[in-house]
Parts: sequence; structure tokens; C-alpha cells
Amino acid sequence: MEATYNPIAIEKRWYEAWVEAGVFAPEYRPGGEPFCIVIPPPNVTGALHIGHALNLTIQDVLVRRKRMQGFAALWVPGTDHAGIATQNVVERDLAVEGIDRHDIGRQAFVDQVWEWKRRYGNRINTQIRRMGASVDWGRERFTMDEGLSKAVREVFVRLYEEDLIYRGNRIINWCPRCHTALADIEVEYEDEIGELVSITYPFADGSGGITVATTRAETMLGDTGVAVHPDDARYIDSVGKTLLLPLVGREIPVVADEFVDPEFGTGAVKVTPAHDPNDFEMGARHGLEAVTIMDEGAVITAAGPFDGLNRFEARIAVKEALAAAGALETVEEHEHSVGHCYRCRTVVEPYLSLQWFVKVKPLTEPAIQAVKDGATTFVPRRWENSYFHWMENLRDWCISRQIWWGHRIPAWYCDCGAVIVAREDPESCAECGGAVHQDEDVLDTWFSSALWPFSTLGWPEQTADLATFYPNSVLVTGFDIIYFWVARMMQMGIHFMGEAPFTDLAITGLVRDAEGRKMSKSIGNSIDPLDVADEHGVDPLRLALLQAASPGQDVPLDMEWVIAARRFGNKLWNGLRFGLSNLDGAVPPDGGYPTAPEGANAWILARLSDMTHRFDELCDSYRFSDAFGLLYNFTWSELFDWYVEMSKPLLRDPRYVAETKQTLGAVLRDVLKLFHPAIPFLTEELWSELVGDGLLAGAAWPQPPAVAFPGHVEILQGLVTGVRQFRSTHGISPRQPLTVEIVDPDAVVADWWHEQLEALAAVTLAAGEERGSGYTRLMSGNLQGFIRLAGLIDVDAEAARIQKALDAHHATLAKSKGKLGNASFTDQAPQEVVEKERMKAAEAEEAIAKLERQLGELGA
RNA sequence: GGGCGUUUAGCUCAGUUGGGAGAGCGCUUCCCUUACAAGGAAGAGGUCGGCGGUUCGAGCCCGUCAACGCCCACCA
Repeated sequence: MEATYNPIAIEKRWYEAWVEAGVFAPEYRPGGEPFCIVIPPPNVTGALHIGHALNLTIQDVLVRRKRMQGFAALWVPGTDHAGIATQNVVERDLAVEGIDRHDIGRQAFVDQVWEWKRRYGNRINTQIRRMGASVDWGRERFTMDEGLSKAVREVFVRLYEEDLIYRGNRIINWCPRCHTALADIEVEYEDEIGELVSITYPFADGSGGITVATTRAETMLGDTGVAVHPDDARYIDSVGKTLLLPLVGREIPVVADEFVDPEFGTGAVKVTPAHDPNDFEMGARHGLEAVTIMDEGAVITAAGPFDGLNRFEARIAVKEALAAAGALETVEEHEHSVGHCYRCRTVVEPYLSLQWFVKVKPLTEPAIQAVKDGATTFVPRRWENSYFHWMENLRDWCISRQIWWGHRIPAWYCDCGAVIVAREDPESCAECGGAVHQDEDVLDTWFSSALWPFSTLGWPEQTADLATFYPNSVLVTGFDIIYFWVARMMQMGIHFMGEAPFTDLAITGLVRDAEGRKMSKSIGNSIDPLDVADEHGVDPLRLALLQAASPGQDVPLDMEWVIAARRFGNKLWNGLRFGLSNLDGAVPPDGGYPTAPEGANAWILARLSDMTHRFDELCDSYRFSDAFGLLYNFTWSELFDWYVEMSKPLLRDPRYVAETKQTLGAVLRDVLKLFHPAIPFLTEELWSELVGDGLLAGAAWPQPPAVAFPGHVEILQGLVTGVRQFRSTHGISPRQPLTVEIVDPDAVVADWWHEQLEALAAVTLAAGEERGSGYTRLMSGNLQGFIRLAGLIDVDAEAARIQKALDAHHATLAKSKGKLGNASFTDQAPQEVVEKERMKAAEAEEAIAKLERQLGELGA
């Protein structure tokens, strides 16, 4: 075995072995209770980023641990076709060759995308393997594979039949660059400094006019009315009158509508039904015409001098023309939020068009109830509020997209006006027998994602997997897609499966840099997990992420943490090396603990048992940071710093060697098991050295038996620490031999202590008596040790050392006495708390007496 | 405008029924002791954002203020 941990070499070794052994398939644990996670499907165009690394690590910890605990654990992998994103990527590739998708046509373009997917779509899977993710590749899915496409079609048709999907002419968010509608949630708003333009519209009868304000001056070309508040005294007489729209010359009415806020601007609003969602509704209320003035590229099409200008050019030209016409009042700076396409950042245009919608109200109510009832629990709980709030305020979901890559909407139209929505492609019109043509649009990518928890298990077929693994046990995902994805999976899962798709929803935070900043390419602070893997290894990255990951909190990550985790790996490596050089027999893979262990062996086994129980509790509540922090400290401090050192003399002692080997082997074995979900490669490698046969990934989770805690071992440790402190204070070399005379009222000193003290503190133990002048006193439990000072020390430094200990005890005593002197404390506090306080005070008093005497004698 | 979160050691953060302020990294001193110097030992460092309240007792509960961050909203 090498002397140094080399993560890169090890990490090449094990993944295929796990896959070949079938460990990742739930069939590996026949008869096990089911446990299922579906992966949040990454985009086929995607490359692994640090957020994936965190997410995959957490899921892998969950799944590997459950598998070791005997569950039939399934983690379903797969990718998302990512409609707009993927189409954009392929379009960009084609553009390099000077090809537009319309040049080659729909079928050829879609073929190109499939070709792209065949060539590059597996990249993300390779990266997921590199992370060590224990997914079952035999069950891999793609949102556009045959089965999932069938599920999408079934859902669409059924929702249509239930009147929960409809087609309508509405104002939707339009991306003029992607040339498609977007859902409300796909628009990202940002505050920007724009302008507020005030324009006066004259009355048709020439009696003055009304001044309105807008941030989008060009939309005035499509105005078909002006609205005021019905109670606004300023305009009460104007309602019903007719205005003459400048530049256009259209006659438009003044209407009264509650929507208008009299406090804002002039209290009069121009109404553009075809280019603003509020105006569309207002227009509908008052029977105003919707005049469309732009095309799908946001280029002006209204007849007139502005034709062919894009919306931003038109904005300037319209203002100039208004100024020339004397209708422009003021142009002021104005901060407002502007919507952008979440895929390409282009400013979104409200656009009137014919689209497909999902009626969400009937779907949201049960989805809210499932969380309220506790069928599904968010971790941490506070996300439930956001979830409720969002669900309660949802508007109908626009699901049609004017792109080519995706699930084509299964609707056919006939010239006779018939609309056919069907599971099978129709040959001809059911009404008139005429020719039909299919809807050109595809579905929102999130439509298929919403079905992921059951479509990946075979739905709509009633498969064995579906029966076994639905509902999924837990979903691990970032808070940023709760609305996009989680909320919709809840809706669809409950609607089609009758049951919420998950028991737990573990929400992860964002990975940030060491200063807590968001990772971004422009700041240059982003960490590429694959670079980290190549330089330091995947295991150190995983451990670093886990140690920083508190539930729902953002995760700060610095390369220093990864390096620290790697150092831990080296520590573990060398700890095992020590074990191997002393354990000349196989360690039993499961179970196998010494019966009736003593001394240090009992101590470490008791600590192991206690730690394992707490570790399990922490993991069960998704507190991985705490769980692995606990295990990490146990391993480094208690196991390696204390127990391994204490084991060395025991391994040389014929009386204890057998028991010590058993103990050391058992503890090292269990530590590897406990760490395996976090750092699978390293632990598997070490397991192969320590145990020999079988894969750790398929081993059983440890259940160390309870062991009575041997308190006297901590007294020994206290004495060792006391001696070390004494040496450190006085600059006495760790190697310089010392003799400690012991007074041992409880007879806790065992003969094996002598070797321990020699090894751990270079101390010879001697039976002694209460000493005063010329000695220093070490206290541990009821045990006292005396070291003769002659020629050893600087008296002042020793006085300072004792004084410091005294100060600490005095502070404790003062605090305790304060409490105990308070009648309301002794009366009202629980009896055990009071009793504890009394003992604390008594111990402090005793220690003070001894130390004070010592201090006096030191001066004398 | 509404909602949520954060504020604890130089840095990043734990601290879950209110009962002796913690970890990692960094820093100081000593030590190459036969698993590991990518190591070991000892140590310094905090009025737990401010104010007020409840309580025998508050980092933790309540109120309030402040700073920072995030989400939502039909800001013409």
C-alpha cells in the first residue's frame, strides 16, 4: 500500500465494478423495503456544474446508505430534452454554417437535434459517473424517449378530455428572439431605469385633452381607449367622450375602470389591449378593439411611417413624431421592472396569440392539501410557505411553444373547424372526413418534467416498478426550481396517481464561493467540479460539499475546504495502513465485535456505538453537515489521535493483543462503512485492503452494540493531557522522562496504564502520597498526580499556570453559587438541573482548595 | 407593495424541547514519537447585530429597530 492517498488513481477503479456487480439496481436487495429517488434530469445540453455536484452527492449519500441498510434502493437517472435550450444550441451550430432552421425545414431540423443528442447527449452521463453517483443505468430515461412521449400524450389527452386543457387567444409572454410563447414563470424580471413618457390625447371635439403616461411609447400606436378611475372627480365628465389618437388619428373612447390607480401619474391610462395583459382585460371589459401593431419579431407592422422598425427604434421615432405634433409633454427617468426571457435574456413582449393552456386551479388545490396534510414534507419546512403562496396565486399555465424540438401537441385541425385531440394520430377529420393537419407547436419542456416521478417508472403502463417505487421516497433539488418543477410534479402526480409523488422534499441551497458570493463566470469565482475532480479527486469534493451543506442553507465552498477534505482522506488512508500492519487476519465484513471489551477497547467501542446512533439520526433528518462533521471528528480525534495511540502498547501486550486487534478491526471497518456514502471510492479501496472479499458498496450498515462506558479511560486521558499541558507551559521537552506520583482513592489505575503513560506522555507512574511544597498537582477525576519540581521549572510560569486554573474554577464557582443562592432557581428549576449545579460547585470548591494550597507552597 | 432568510471567534458556518459558547480553516509555541510533517501536542481569540420584554435562567422565546441577501407582485 502506498504511503500517500492518491484519489485520482483510486477513482478510476471502482465505478465499473459496482455497475457490473449490479449493486446499483434495487434487485440487489431482493425483498428489501423500497426506497426511490428520481434524479432531477439535467438538460441534455448541460455540463456538470457545482450545483449538480452538491445535488448528486446528497442523493448518493441517501441512496447508498439506504442500500447498505437493506432497502431495495433505486435511483433513476435520465436527462431532459430542454426544448428551447437545446434548440438554441443546435440553431447556433447551424448558424455557423450559415443555415437557418427554416432553410432545412422542421423534419430535417429535428433530425439534426436528435443527431446532436446522439453525439453529445451522453456527456452529462459520463460526468455523473465520474461523480460516483450510484444510479441504476438500466433504468435510464429521456423525456423524449418512446415511453415518456407516450406518457406526455396520455396526460395531454386526458387533461383535454377533462376540460383542464384548452386553447385560447390570450396575451402571453413572447420572446421575439426565440419566437415562442413563454410561461409566466419563464420570465425573469429586473429593475431597470427606463422612461415615463407623458402624452396628451386631444378630445375629438377640440375641447382640450387627457394626458397619459407610458414606459413603452411605441405601444400608443395600438391604443384603443383611455381609462380613468370611476370615482376620479378630475375625469368624471370626460368618461364617455372621444379622444383622437395622435399620429394615428383613431377615435378612441374614455372609459371608467376600477383597475386605474388615481394616485399614479395623471390618473389616466392609455389602453393597448393587444400589447399589455392588464389592458387586454380592461379592453375586454369595455369592448375595446385589440389592435396588433407588431409581428413575432417585435417589428412594427401598423400601417404608416413606423413600419419595419423594431420596438426600440419605434420607441424613439414615435417620441420624435409626438414631439413634432406637439403631443409630447414630458420624458422622465423611471425605474420599473422589465421581463426577460429566461433562456436568452431578450426583453419579453406581451403578445396576443392563440395558445394552449392548462387550467391550474383544480390541480393546485389537492397539491396544496397534500403538503398541509403532511403527505409530503419540505425539508426545511419553511419552504412550504413559499409553495403555498405560489400555488394559491397561479394563473393558467401556457404550455404551447412555437419551436420544433419537443413533444408536438397532439391536436389536429380540419378546415371544417373540427379539433381532434387523440391518443392515436388521426387519418382524417372525424366530423367531415376531410384532411387534417397537426398543430405546429410543441409542449413546454416542464410539461414532460412534471410527469417524471411516475413516467420514468413506466406510467401509463401499470408496471411493477410503478407499483413498487411510487410514491418516490424523497426528491432532492434546488429551491430555484420549486415552482418550475416541484409544484408541477405535485399537481400532476396527485392528479394522475392519486397520491403525492414524494414523501420528503429536500431543498438544497446554492453553492457559493468562500466569501459567500454567487458563483458566476463574470466574477471568475466559479468552481468547475470536473476540474476539482481532476486535481483533488471526487471524494474530497463530495466530502467538502457535505460538510458545508446545512439543510436549505446556501453552501459556501472554497478550494481550501476540498484540500482539507483530501487531507482527511490521507489521514484515513494512513489510519488504515496502521491497521493493516497490525491486523494479520481478515476482518469480518459484517457484525463481529469483541465480547466484553476492556479499557481503551471498551472506550472506543462505546464511543463508536454512541456516535453511530447520533450519526444515523442526523442522516435521517438530512443534516449531513452535522452527521459527517460528527463522524469526521470521531475518526480523527477519538479514533486516530486517542485510540490508535492507546492501541499501540496494547498490541504489544499478550494479555490484550487479541481483543485489541478485534476492536481495531471492527472500528476501522465500521468507520469505512459509515463514510462510504460520502466518499465511496476511497472507502471501497480501503475496504478491499482491509476486508478482502466483497464490495463495500454492497455491505451491510453497521450496528455496533452498546458498550458500558468506561469512565476511568477518560481519567487516564485527563492525566495525559495534564502532563502535556505542564510540559508545554514550562517548555519541557515531550521526550524528557518525568515521574508522576499517584494518589488514587477510587483505585482506577490499571496496570496497563503504565505503558500508556509511558507512550502517550513519557511518564513513569509511581504510587505516591499527598504532596505539597516542591510538587505540582495534576487532577483528573478523583485521581491526583504529583510531579516533583526541583530543577524542572520556572516558578513564575508554574504560578501562572496554577493561577489560570484557579481563575477558571473560581469563575465556575461564582456562577454556581449565584444560582444556588437564588431561591427561585432552587425552587423552580428542575431538580436534576439544581443537583447538577450543586455538584459543579462542590467540585470547583475542592479543586480551588487544592490549587490554592499548592500556589502557597510554590511561593514558600 | 407582500413574503422569506441571514446577522455567533480573523474567515466560512454549526448550535431543534431555554439550564456549563462550538467546529473547520487561519494564527502562536513546541515536537521529524516506528500509520500519517498533507502529521502530533499545547494555546490565543467571542459584550452570540442594537434596544426592550417574558423567565429563577435567553445565542435560543416575544416585540422593535438596523444591515445584508433572496423570492413573489397586473410599478401604466
